[in-house]
Amino acid sequence: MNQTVTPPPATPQAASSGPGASSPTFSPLYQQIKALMMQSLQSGEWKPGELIPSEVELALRYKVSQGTVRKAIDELSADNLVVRRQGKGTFVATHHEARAQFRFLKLMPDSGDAHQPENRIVEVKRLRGPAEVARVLDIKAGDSVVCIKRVQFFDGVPTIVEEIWLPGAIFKGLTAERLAEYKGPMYGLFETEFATPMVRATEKLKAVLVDSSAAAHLNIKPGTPVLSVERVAYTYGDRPVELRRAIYVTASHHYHNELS
Amino acid sequence: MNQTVTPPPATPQAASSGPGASSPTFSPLYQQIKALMMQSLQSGEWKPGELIPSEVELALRYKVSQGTVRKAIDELSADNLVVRRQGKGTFVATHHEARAQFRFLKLMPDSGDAHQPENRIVEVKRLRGPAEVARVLDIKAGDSVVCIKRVQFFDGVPTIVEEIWLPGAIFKGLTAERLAEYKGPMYGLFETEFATPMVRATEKLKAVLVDSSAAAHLNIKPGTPVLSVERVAYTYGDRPVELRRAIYVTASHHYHNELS
DNA sequence: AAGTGGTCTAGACCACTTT
DNA sequence: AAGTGGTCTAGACCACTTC
Repeated sequence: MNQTVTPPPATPQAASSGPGASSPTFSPLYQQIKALMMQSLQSGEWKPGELIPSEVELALRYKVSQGTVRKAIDELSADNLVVRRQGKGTFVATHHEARAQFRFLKLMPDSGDAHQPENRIVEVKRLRGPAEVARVLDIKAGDSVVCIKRVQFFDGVPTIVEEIWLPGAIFKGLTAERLAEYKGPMYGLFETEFATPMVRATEKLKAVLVDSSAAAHLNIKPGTPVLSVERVAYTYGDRPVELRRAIYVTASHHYHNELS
Repeated sequence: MNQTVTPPPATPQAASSGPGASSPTFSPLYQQIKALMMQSLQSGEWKPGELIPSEVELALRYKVSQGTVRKAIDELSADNLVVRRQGKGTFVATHHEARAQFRFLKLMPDSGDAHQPENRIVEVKRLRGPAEVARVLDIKAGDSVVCIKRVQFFDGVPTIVEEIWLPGAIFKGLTAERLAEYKGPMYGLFETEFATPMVRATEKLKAVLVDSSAAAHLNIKPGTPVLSVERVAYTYGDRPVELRRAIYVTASHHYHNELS
């Protein structure tokens, strides 16, 4: 007699009768709840920044105990998909706060605190995706992609050049003007305008010598050693939605990492 | 009427009577339990690899409910201090398994899987700590420190050179022979022979040009761009116990990082 | 005062491992 | 069968925020 929770306004099996679980396609109740809640996030029922229903409401909706809902939310919170605020409620995570910037940008000044970097969009173009980019973004080679080239300034000094590749199908109305006028982290724009929040990312770092093009943008001598950072970012459902190739100048900054 | 748990064989206040907590020096009960358990880890009462008492035993010992002990262990587990094994028990985390190697070593081959790297100890010396090293290790300048220089080989190719600085007071009997004869991750040796498990670490990465000394050890041309990795590792109580300055060759390897 | 998340308990049963 | 961690419930009270 397994417990299986079915979509929101439907009927779960043997919820209030007995605890535990077993048999076909077993998974703990709280995992099922978590999956349902992730659907609500993915479908846009609950949007970034919004308040989600309270724990008691959710317990009623899913016909489980509050403790089970709590455990589901605990995991969503650990995954950075939601944020709890005591006394207020649980909110869908966003990238709008200035501090959220540094969740994915790990470049820090060697001394002192990190100020908010400034951006300059160099160009935005739409083209048919090169095979390699398409492979990473999990789309067909030749499908439309958006390519953004920009420079980031730390305290007025050009420090990062990057090329950002996005699937054209998702980022339809994305233009240079739209990017230029938007204030705050780029990922903030992505989640509000294109309904695709970045949930996690992987990076590959190498030390290389700058090429002449990047050197010109960064105002450094060709042949300077720089950090090459290739990032792949994912949304809900672990779908890759961004490939970013960046060059970081590490003369007076460093890539900071916490291991645990 | 706050709940305060006192050391193991002592008497807590108002434990089985009422839940909740408040008033002077407030902290949740499970946090107090966690702190007590960390003392047991730190003091060596529970050594790496060993089985710790079961949840029910701990609940009796601390005079709290099993659920409260569980929550304390949940956090210790999340902090990688302890590992749960269903049906068997909870064990103190170790660095002995080969796979544990890559918790702190994030260098991966560009293609294919990571084999176990081989080490060659170049030299081990004891000296009076340079001011900068002493500052990082939180000891007095001039105090004894151990400096280990070694090269790591990936598939026979020299890929990492590093200088490892350790407080002499803790690593008393550490010799080149001891290091050379030890099999497995160096951190495994540290925790079994010197009772100092590495719990977390921070790293600062920069792209630099190899100096001639490192180039010779790595068998690459002077002036090649390489990754400079400076690591500070911490034991229980966030005490720094290692400063490691490494050079990674990233021609056919990369530093892999997961952001979330 | 009412609502929200956070803590704590007590008891039940399940899944896994060992004896 | 016995012991361990893992899940689930129901109910109580606490801490924080808002009305």
